[in-house]
Amino acid sequence: MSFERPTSAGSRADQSTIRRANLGVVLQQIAGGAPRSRARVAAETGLTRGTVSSLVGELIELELLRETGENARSGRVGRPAQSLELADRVVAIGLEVNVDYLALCVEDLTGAVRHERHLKTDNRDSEPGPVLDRLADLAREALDVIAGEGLVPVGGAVALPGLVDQKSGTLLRAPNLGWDEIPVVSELAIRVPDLPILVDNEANLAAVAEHWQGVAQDIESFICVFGEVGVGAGIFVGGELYRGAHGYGGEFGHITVDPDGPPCKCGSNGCLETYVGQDAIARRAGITVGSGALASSAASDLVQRARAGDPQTLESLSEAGSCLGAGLASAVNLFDLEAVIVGGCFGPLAPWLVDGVRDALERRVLSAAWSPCDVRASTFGEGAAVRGA
Amino acid sequence: MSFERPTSAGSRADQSTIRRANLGVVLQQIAGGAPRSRARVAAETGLTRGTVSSLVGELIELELLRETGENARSGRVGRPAQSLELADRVVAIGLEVNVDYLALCVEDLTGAVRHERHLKTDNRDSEPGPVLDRLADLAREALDVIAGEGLVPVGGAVALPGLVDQKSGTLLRAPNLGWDEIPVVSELAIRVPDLPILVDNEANLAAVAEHWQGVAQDIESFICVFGEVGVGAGIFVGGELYRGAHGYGGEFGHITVDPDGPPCKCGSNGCLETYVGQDAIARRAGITVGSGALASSAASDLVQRARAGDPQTLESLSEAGSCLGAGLASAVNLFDLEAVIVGGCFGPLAPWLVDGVRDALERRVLSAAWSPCDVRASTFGEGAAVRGA
DNA sequence: GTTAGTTTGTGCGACGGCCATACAAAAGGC
DNA sequence: GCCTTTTGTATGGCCGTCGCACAAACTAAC
Repeated sequence: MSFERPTSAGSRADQSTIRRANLGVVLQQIAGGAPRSRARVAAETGLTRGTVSSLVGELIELELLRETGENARSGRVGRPAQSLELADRVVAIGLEVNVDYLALCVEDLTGAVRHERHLKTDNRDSEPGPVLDRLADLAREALDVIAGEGLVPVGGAVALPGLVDQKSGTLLRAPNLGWDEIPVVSELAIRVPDLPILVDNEANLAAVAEHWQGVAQDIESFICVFGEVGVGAGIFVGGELYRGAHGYGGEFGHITVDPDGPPCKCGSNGCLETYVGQDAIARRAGITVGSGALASSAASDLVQRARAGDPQTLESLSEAGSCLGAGLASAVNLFDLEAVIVGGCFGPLAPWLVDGVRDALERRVLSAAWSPCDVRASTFGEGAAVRGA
Repeated sequence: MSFERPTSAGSRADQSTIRRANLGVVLQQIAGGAPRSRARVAAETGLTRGTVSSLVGELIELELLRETGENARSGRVGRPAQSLELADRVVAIGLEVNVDYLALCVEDLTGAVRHERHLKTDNRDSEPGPVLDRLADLAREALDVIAGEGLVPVGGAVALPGLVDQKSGTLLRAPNLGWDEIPVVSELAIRVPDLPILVDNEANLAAVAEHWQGVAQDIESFICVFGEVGVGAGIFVGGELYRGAHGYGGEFGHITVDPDGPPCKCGSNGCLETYVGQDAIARRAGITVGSGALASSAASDLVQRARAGDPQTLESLSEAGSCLGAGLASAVNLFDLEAVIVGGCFGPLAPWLVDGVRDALERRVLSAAWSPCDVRASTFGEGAAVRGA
């Protein structure tokens, strides 16, 4: 006799639900590759040409779409089609706070980067306040640039290296930053009042970026591992980001690899992160990781040594690859995914990791029908994909 | 920005989409516990009373709902409400093929069992044909019973212990049966032409049963581990069964626990199944598992010895519990689930497994907001939940 | 007994959305 | 110049929900 939440499982459907859904379908259809005409969109979606026309009209009104003006005929005869493409006036701001840098980029709907900043600062033991001040400065500067070019900002998203609660907009826990319970959204709202802001896990946003304009455009279900000092993962299922019951899904770095393994910062032991985290790889390769040193130097050090053929480094990377592969195989067994994508600091190290990952996947994934796994670095450090709704 | 996406990409929305969705919402609302009135459903779903009335009318027409006739007033004053409950004329047939038995049960929408059969046969090395013959006999007998009671059968579902392809209706691989590529649906369609049939993994259906009428009625996201000789899992996310890209999701038994562990029948090594499978537990407890012996005896042996306090058995179960817990913790880290349910042959063994599982979950799951895990045996060996749409 | 008040369930018009059809527009082919 | 083909738009019809009003049924109070 317990009361259930009114909008728990299936929220009711409305006509506006249809409209939003179909607007999204049309937008996604046009976003997926080359410019299309209304008629082609209609044929591909199954909607009527009339309906598509109405939808497209609304999207043009909202400045999310535009006609190219060029009339390219698809067939041999007949009236030429008016090609549609994503408008480039609406832009979104992507922000990132990481251990050793802040980053910002402004993208329009086509994915073109209109503005970009990268600021190296060691945030490892900084107070959150000054860091967010600097981030807000970047955002305000970006807004000025946007206004100067006559663009329309619709919002921003902040990528954070830790456990994020989207609803309250707080960073719950970021062990590598030493931050706990930081209300990032409200803090930034004070500093930059004009900009609606979302927060999310960096790995989740990296996965979104890969799906939007990276190597995962053609697949609907994949896991994108994002390695920095910690290891996270964003998981796409059926073309959507998987979040889980509370939004904490994809905590890949803390799955158990060895129940008797070494202790992890999270309080457990034998976590994957203690084997394939940046620091762990470096340590095994014989690089001493100073607590004050910038972490990125460890990654570039590793790349240099691997290129030079240092045996200890190669050994460490090979081990990390097979270990990472074992963890990924577990994830693929559970999620039944099409592909695995390796990003973050694993990107530059990919050449030495991929083989181990592939081997492990082939051996350990049960389902026989196996699709190959692509590997590439995330095209940007962070990606904030904005979708009209 | 990241507003809800009502339908997955590519499928356009129609008015009938609304109708179906809302019919489902109403049905699910009424199915979730005690009988409700139209007005209460309206209040809980957010729909108008008029709309709910229309929807309920259609559902009654389809004989999926009925009025109790009893008018129970919810408030103190006012016109008493006409309670609605699920109709009991529409029934579904659940079937199960397992290593050492066949089973069948007929349930109506309320979950009441109207007919049940359990047939002990060793199918371990049998040819599929005769086994399916026997299963078909059970089904025909059940159809006769159903017809005799004036019920309406809408379909059947077969639970299979292996990798299942739902689209083609084939059992791709069942290592413990020694079956490969068995087109179960078409084979049964030949034997029982009148009954539309679905197939699914036994663990998936067990999870459905737990959500429908077991210990998982009040939670939307959980993993239900189903241990027999092999170990599988059905995963619910947001009130729906998680299937994955190809429908092979939840292969819990073959996630990697120790990259250097013992070989597994699947061709890999260090799989969870080699640690917490029924045979593995029995072997560690010092019970010799004959290949010809019925597997269920191993489970009951274990229970007896554990009750008697046999130290080697208790040791083995304790180890299995923590190992199972480590695997479950990985799954929960990835999926962000609310609870863990232990079923199958783990059900009777639960008293000795739970502590290890709980400890492991508490230590290894990262997200701080942790909800407790219930443990109980699956109420039936299999569950075929059918939903009107 | 009568009346007011409350809750439930249903009927009617309105609005919004998609579909089917028809129609104008813009080319190429003969 | 006319026909064919393809594109994009406009109009009526159908469907589904919403808002409102209204009858029904029962309690409480005078």
